[in-house]
Amino acid sequence: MAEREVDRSVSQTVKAQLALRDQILSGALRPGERISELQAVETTGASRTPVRMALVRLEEEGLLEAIPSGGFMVKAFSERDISDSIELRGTLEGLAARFAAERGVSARELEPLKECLAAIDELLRQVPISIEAFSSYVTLNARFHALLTELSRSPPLIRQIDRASALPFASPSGFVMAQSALPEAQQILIIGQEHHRVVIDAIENREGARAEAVMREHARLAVRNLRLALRNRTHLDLLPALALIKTAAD
Amino acid sequence: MAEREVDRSVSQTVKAQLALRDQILSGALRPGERISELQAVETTGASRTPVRMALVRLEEEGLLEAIPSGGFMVKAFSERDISDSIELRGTLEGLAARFAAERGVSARELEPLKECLAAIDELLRQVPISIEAFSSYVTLNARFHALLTELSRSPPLIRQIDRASALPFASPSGFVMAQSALPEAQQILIIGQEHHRVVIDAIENREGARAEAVMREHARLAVRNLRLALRNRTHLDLLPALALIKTAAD
DNA sequence: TGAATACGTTATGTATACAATAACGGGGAG
DNA sequence: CTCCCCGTTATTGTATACATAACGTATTCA
Repeated sequence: MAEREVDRSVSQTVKAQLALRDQILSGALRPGERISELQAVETTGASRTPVRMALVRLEEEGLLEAIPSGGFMVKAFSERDISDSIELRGTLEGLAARFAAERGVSARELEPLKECLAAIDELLRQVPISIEAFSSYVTLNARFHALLTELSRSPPLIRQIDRASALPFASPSGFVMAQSALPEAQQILIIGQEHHRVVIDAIENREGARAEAVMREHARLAVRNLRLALRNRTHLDLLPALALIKTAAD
Repeated sequence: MAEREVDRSVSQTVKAQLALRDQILSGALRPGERISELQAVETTGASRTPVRMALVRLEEEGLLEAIPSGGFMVKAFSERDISDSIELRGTLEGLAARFAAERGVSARELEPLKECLAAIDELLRQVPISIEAFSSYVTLNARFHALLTELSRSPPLIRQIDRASALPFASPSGFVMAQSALPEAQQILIIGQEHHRVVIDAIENREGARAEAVMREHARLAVRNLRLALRNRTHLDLLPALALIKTAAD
């Protein structure tokens, strides 16, 4: 293979990582399936060295699992794994909110959060919400959670929350998409927005315990909704957990 | 270099990872210092490919930081980073204790925990505690925390706790060693043991909130003690955080 | 007929060669 | 004297060749 198309705008390692992640999350690679390096080389266009780096990184992200005899396989998640991951993330975000409240946050730092809040309010005014508005909601919600995390000013915590969000179903967008499958979707979004409002208020008033409690409740709500969504499996196309859920056995 | 001493009992990647971690934690590589791959190849005896894999893994562990222009440097931690990491870990362990309590644990599963507890009781009966006994304590305490984590039966949570413990100062042994520098060390160990006792009791009685609360208090105690230990910098030889603390200029 | 072993094939682990880029230093010009 | 540009050097990023271990298959012997 003499001529190889090389995209020099990003490193081969990053390119391979993105391509492989796509394949996993799109379901092209099934949970439990072994990933062949050679095959990955062909589909990603990178050579074996960057592919291997990407595989190691994806393992650390939690999308892959090392096989003892060598190589990697796509990790499979049970429904409980997924709900635990969401609750875990909520617990971490709760700690972030507590840190923000206890350590104090200036009005200027809170401003972007409030803008997010207002923008979401605007979107939710539509009944029923349009597809485009819902898409904007997903983006704004993710932004809100990211900003909130930043407010903790704690690099170790921020790092850990990022790691916990690497699993698609545990990310803020994952929450929302899972919830969108439910008939009560709009009502759920409104309750979530109420949580957002409370956490900002708690941080402003330096009520650490209240800020933490509401974020945990926020996650528990998401867990309940995910369970519901998985029960009546309707409109689950958007659910990013789907491709990773253990199929049979276990 | 024709003849290279190759230890075939473990993979070169693992060997390099262990060797580099040692170098970092022993302080041979200073925080902020760039790690040269070539140099790492010489000191570890592995070739560049496994060295690079090890570097990626150590970055994910949190011991290294990627340099935007390429390569890795030893991560530097502030005192607050360290205390946050401990509190973070305590929060995670709190969640694990809650899961264990809420999901129920059989008497048989609790048995090893109780054995740990009894063994530590035995050690603490010595006043003052001997060096050997203290060393045993460190091991037993780490075992206790690991067993408790397992009781959650939540792979995602266990995984996250393991990651949070990768930083030496955030591991159970790290807690203890930091505390050992204080004059009130023995009293502190006794209080910690009381926490251990309470969490088992709470899990047995399926009191999730109480189990969670005591583990968080356990960590907060560790944070307070770490602060004290860092204030009066006496006998800090054992403190595994030392090699990683930012020196000057935050 | 079944099981066990040996062999061949395939995939991963490792090493190294090559390419590209970023850092550093020197020299020249303003 | 200082600043900028260019060339050199060192270091990382990438590709590939080679070694080794695992798996499957076929054949043979009990």
